[in-house]
Amino acid sequence: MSENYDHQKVESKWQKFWVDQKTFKADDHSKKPKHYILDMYPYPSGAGLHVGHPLGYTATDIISRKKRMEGYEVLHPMGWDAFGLPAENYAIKTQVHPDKSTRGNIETFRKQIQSIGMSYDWDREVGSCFPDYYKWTQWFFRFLYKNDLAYKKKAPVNWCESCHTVLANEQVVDGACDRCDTPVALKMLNQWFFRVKDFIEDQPGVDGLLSGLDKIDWPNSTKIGQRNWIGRSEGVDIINLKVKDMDLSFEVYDSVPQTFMAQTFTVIAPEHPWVEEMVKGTEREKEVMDCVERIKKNKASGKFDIETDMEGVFTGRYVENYCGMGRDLPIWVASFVVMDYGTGIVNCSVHDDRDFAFAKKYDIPLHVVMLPPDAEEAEQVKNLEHCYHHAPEGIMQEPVQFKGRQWGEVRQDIIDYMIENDWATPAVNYKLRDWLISRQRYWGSPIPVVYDDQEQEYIIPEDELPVHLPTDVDFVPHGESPLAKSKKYHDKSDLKRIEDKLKASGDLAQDRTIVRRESDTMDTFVCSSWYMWRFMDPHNEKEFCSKALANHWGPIDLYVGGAEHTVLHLLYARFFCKVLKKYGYINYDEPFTKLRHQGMILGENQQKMSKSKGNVINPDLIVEEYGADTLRCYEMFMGPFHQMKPWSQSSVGGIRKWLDRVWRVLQKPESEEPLPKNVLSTLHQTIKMVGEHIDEFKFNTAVSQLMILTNELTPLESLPKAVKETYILIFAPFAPHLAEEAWQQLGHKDTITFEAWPKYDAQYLVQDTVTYAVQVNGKVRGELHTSKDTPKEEAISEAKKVEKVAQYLSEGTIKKEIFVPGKIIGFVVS
RNA sequence: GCCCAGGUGGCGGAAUUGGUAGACGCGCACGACUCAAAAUCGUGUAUCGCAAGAUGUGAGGGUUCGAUUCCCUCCCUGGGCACCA
Repeated sequence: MSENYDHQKVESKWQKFWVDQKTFKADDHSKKPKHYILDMYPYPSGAGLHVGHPLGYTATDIISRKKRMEGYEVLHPMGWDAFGLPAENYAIKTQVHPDKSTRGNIETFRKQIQSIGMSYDWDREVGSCFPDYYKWTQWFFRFLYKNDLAYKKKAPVNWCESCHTVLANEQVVDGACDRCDTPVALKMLNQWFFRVKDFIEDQPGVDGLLSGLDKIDWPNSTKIGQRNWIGRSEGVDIINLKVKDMDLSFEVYDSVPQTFMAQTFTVIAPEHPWVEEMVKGTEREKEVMDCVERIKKNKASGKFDIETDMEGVFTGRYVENYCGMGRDLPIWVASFVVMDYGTGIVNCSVHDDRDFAFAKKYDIPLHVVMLPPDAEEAEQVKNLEHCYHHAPEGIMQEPVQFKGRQWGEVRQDIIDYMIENDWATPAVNYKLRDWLISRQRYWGSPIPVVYDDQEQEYIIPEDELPVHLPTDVDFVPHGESPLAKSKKYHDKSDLKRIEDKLKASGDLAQDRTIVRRESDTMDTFVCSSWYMWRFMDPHNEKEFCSKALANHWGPIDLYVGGAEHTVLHLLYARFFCKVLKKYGYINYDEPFTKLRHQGMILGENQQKMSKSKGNVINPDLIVEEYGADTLRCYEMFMGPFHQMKPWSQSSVGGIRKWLDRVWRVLQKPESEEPLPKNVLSTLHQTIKMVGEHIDEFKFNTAVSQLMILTNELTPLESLPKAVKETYILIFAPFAPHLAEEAWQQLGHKDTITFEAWPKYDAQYLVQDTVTYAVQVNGKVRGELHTSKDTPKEEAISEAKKVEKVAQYLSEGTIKKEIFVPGKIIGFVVS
């Protein structure tokens, strides 16, 4: 039958048309208002596209297509997050070079994405593993280095003794190597860091990573996730502390200063350099250092557990006359102290669970300064039977001038009191650490740094970029970065040329020699922190992106991707944006104005899709059997966009049946006969709702509204052409192939892409008659059909006559009448 | 432990200034068409009950004429963080 919809023929026809015509090319010089819609660029894995990718891509595609119809110049690009561990691990296993496997994977991904009819501007495709891209990743490193935002420092890395390799955090599973299960050790190496912490708080002209969150349209949970990750904490530094009989003075951070009088001992991190200094030559030296070693080893094992492995040792030293109270506090080494938070030294009290447990274990004296209001419980606390933790209703006992007040309200007054006495100053601390970007790995962007014969580092000149990733590299791990052994990478004449340039610029002393390059590569998150700017100006050979285009297209109006990037990628990209704003490259300090996450798609058995579980759905097969439009509409219809939801193959078939029905409806003969009133009303209702639901990311209900319209059009003998057109237009973002074909069938020559989005007419939305639910004492007892214009009094008196209602009303007297226009008439009877 | 998100038919889900719970789809059942099947079209489908009616949105309480929706207590599921003083 000619009526049948041949999805393979139609879809390949239009996909070719769009690519040939460059339909979705974004014009840098358009007069239309711009709209930049971005998907998180995918890692082109060997497994190919999985069914989760099209979920996010279809959503942004629908919005992109609607925005074009609404008259926007839409920038909607796609590229590849192409550096990373899987390609390298694959190379170790198979000896296939990552460059080769990655290029192949990219081909596959592009073909697959095109087969779903995504409206990307393919002229802007970028890949982070290509030299014309990573040249600018290196440029960013240089830029940060020049502005003192990149620095080198000794830091621990995850080390697998059995594989002789450094592991990325993602490769450490439950404290062990994910390949051989060997417990991961911590090894100290010189590593590069970016100063992310510098941008936590506001700077002149740049909102910080914290306050910037207030002005962007992001899911609240993501904002909260970032705030928690940054972990801002306000409190005091207790100052002027001195180690008795030593020339060491220090301060400790305290975020709960209310109970400072309770503090009876001090703990220091095992890694703290003072530990050795404090015990050197004393009788406790051996015991303390043995304990320190034990703790370090324990921590490095990756199996450290706070409950069972809490350990410590007395150093023999004291804090002298703590806060002028005449008390010396014993200083202990304790396993639970975090070295790089605050000063790595902490005061402890009875009013903290962990401190209490430690003191109990080692029999350290405690001092209670706050009691629960309940007398019996207070007695237990006094007897140190359990820890009385910070509680708002706790009654303060000390300092005496605060006796009787509640812990919950006394905080600021105690802080003021401590400051007046010169015991403390206000202080802020963060959990966030600077970003460690060094990776002892091959498949990443080289770090553009060289070293001289004295191991002094030099950033290489800009005209030496890119530093090419060499191919003569042995992937089998031997315990150092793969690049270290590459001859090509450390080519003598290259190094000499750089040396000459550095000497010419005065950066390198004449008597030094450049001997090697930095052989670590950059974390792939560095590549993905700036790719959104490359899409704005992808072929620029002079800059990562021209200032004009960065300000024209940016910031990104809509960004869509998985919630697993809540902290890392999204925080780093914000950091890059803020740096660019600070140094005048762009005029905005938040890269993503609006952000949405897609939910994970589970297998039919409600479990995460995985090869081993055999529940993986291959999108290619869906496209082949049912068509790209079916895949798109099905994924949108599955459920709320952000929610996790299981696949259902029979529902996919249902969507295909619906599209067939739509096609048949569009084949109905044309007529000038106007639509029946109720169908006309549904048509306009649908225009309204589909538009609104797309804007609100409620794609599932948008699809169901389109289905409702289909259901009402199905029984009609014929349709006016204008109705068909409207129907196709609101349908087009969801099922663009079918829409283009039907549009052409109606005699249109051009793509539907730039046709105007239909407007609804409010006069058709309102039905002439309304149905009131009539309630008696809150229960529905009948219905009243009446004109929408029936006045309140008349409607109520009509309602009283409704059969069942009259019966219930007769059982008492009416106390109250409720009238909600168009919806409810209610009576309260008693 | 802390922080998020969620809990509605056989299944996915719908319903927001509190106003007829279960839209739409899947599945299932029956019917039409057919020699037959597929496809298509139509009807029905929360639970108990012959019916009238009653019950029902994780559990229990509260506010209200009326609660999936607001408040309190608790349970369960998924995700994130986890020694940050």
